[in-house]
Amino acid sequence: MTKNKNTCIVIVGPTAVGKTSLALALARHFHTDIISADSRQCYREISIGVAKPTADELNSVKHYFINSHSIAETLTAADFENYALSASKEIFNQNNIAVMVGGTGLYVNAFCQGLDAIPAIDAVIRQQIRTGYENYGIKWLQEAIAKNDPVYFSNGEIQNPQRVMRALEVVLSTGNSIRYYQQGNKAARNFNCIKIGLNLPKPLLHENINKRVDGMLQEGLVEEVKQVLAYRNHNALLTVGYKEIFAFFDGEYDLLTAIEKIKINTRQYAKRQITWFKKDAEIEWFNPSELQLILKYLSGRLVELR
RNA sequence: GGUGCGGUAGCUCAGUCGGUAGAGCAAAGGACUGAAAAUCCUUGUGUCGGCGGUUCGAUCCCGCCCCACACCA
Repeated sequence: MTKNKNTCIVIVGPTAVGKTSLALALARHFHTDIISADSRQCYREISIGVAKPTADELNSVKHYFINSHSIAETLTAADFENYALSASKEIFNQNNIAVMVGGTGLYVNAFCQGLDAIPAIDAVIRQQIRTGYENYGIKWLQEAIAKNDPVYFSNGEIQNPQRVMRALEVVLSTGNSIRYYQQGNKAARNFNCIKIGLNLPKPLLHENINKRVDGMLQEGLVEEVKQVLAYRNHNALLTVGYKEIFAFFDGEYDLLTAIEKIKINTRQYAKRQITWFKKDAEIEWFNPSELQLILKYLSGRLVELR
């Protein structure tokens, strides 16, 4: 393994486990900046429902990918990869250590090991596929992919409309199967990643989630959602905490039900995050209260990497 | 007190013209390479309110009781 001068400490784990405060503590300890790897905290119009760090916290430590974009924009994992790479470059100009924190596993992977390069997709083709799916459903997608990309049809997630649409737009736009591009190659990085996983026993995590959601309501979640109502169809707002309040505005159910659904959907989200991170063997797991242990582990790893 | 309608999976309910039952949601597990807080896959035994009766056999029919709701007194 080649030795790099620079290292990014990457903090991952389920929502509401305590990642933000560990990130702040580590950033202060190493006198460095934080890159968020959270697919929703980057939007400046939404704060309460995505549990952004407080204004004080944001002022005390420099954060990248927080309040950096608008909900009107459509971001992708590849956009994040580019953004985070340039942010880390900036940080490494001043410091050997950077801190990344976030619960979006795909983004963390995009940063640490890269995504396979796939050519840009023709916007017309993309739109035709979406329209086709909206009008004719998953069956139509499956027939189209069977005809145009038999390889994906035989080994892809054929029930998952998002994946099939992606595979379809790639063949139709490039003439090659998406599998032709998806080699799973790890990109060479000129920095190291040390991954710290945070987790809690399930009952405790659920308690944190419930308290956090109740807190969001007290801070004015409903008002925040009202203010972005006009953007409800944007991807950025297809988000736990927002979609349920939209439904409440629509009269689908009352506020108490909406709150209960937010809690349930957040728990399910946390579970998916844990499932994702569990299989990453590079992650060293800790309880969020174990700051001293974490620092000890980090100093050991940092010596190793020198 | 009377009448009516109910009591089936953690929740909401369907169903069995008598052969011990199934959906949605929840829950559990999993997947994941440009929507990822998204999207998708797998997993359903529960004294069918209680006690009796009829029957080869009752969750289903009959009787009594308990509970909930509605209406009448």
